[in-house]
Amino acid sequence: MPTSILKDKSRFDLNYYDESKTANAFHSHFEYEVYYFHKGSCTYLIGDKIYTLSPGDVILMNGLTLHRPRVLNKEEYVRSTIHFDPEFFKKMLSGMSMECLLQPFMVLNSCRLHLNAEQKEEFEAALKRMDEFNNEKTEISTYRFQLAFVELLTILYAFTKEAMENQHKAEDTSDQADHVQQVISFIESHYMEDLSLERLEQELHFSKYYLSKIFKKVTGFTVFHYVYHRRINQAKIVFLLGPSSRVTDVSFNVGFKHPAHFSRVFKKLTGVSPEQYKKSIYS
DNA sequence: GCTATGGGTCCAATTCTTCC
DNA sequence: GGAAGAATTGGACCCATAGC
Repeated sequence: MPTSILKDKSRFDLNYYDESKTANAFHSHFEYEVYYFHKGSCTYLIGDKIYTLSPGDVILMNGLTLHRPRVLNKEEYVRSTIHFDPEFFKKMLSGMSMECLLQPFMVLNSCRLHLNAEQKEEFEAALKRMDEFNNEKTEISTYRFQLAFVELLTILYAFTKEAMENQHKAEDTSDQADHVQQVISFIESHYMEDLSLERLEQELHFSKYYLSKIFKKVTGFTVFHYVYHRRINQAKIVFLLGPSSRVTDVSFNVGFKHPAHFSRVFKKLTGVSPEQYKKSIYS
């Protein structure tokens, strides 16, 4: 039974042992995220990385990086997620001289950790303890919930030192995933330019038919759906950081040739027009 | 690798917003 | 209220995708 109780929406959110099927949507947010994969079958895309998850995998994310799980409907999918405001915890941890606990999120940005049996047991116990405090609705339990999270960050800090040394062992090595990885890396560097399947074919030396098919197979997205999500996500970041940014300028800067097309895609993916989105941020 | 087709591209028209 | 510029929508054509 999943629980999702916010102690303070702007600071902290635990969603423990969630078995519900996800919408598989690409998204980003200002919070940092800890994602723990309990069981099932899932491929996770973060920025230009693709991870085929195994039970006991942890993903640490700077939420601004575009990310999404890819889950097949018939497959089991159980995970726990924690979203937290980095600024709030930076202040809190600096008071205890423990700011370094946020380093894995800043240094590694977005990464996957394979936990061994012992680490898995320790991590799951810490998660469970957080959930127990989360379910008690008292003032004291709120404090213990936050302290349990600090303990979890401490465990992750210890795990990531080893993970950084062994990072190269954790990469997905199947041929198709590797080829899609190359496509995504290329898109990450060139999404603001004029892209076509033919250009990808020339740059990466794969048939456009092959690229189109394996991309859909591995990511669940067509190549251009991915490009649009990447561009719109970038546009949202630009709007958030620059209140005076003009829709037309942003549309050209993120790679759209026509503001009209940008406007249409933006509305399709976010539900509101770029102008409405800007207003919603600063109203 | 080919091909039918649905969706993307892009120009033109319309609507909205801001400034005077 | 009118003008100018920005944003959005309409629609024809073209290309990327998915099925073979």
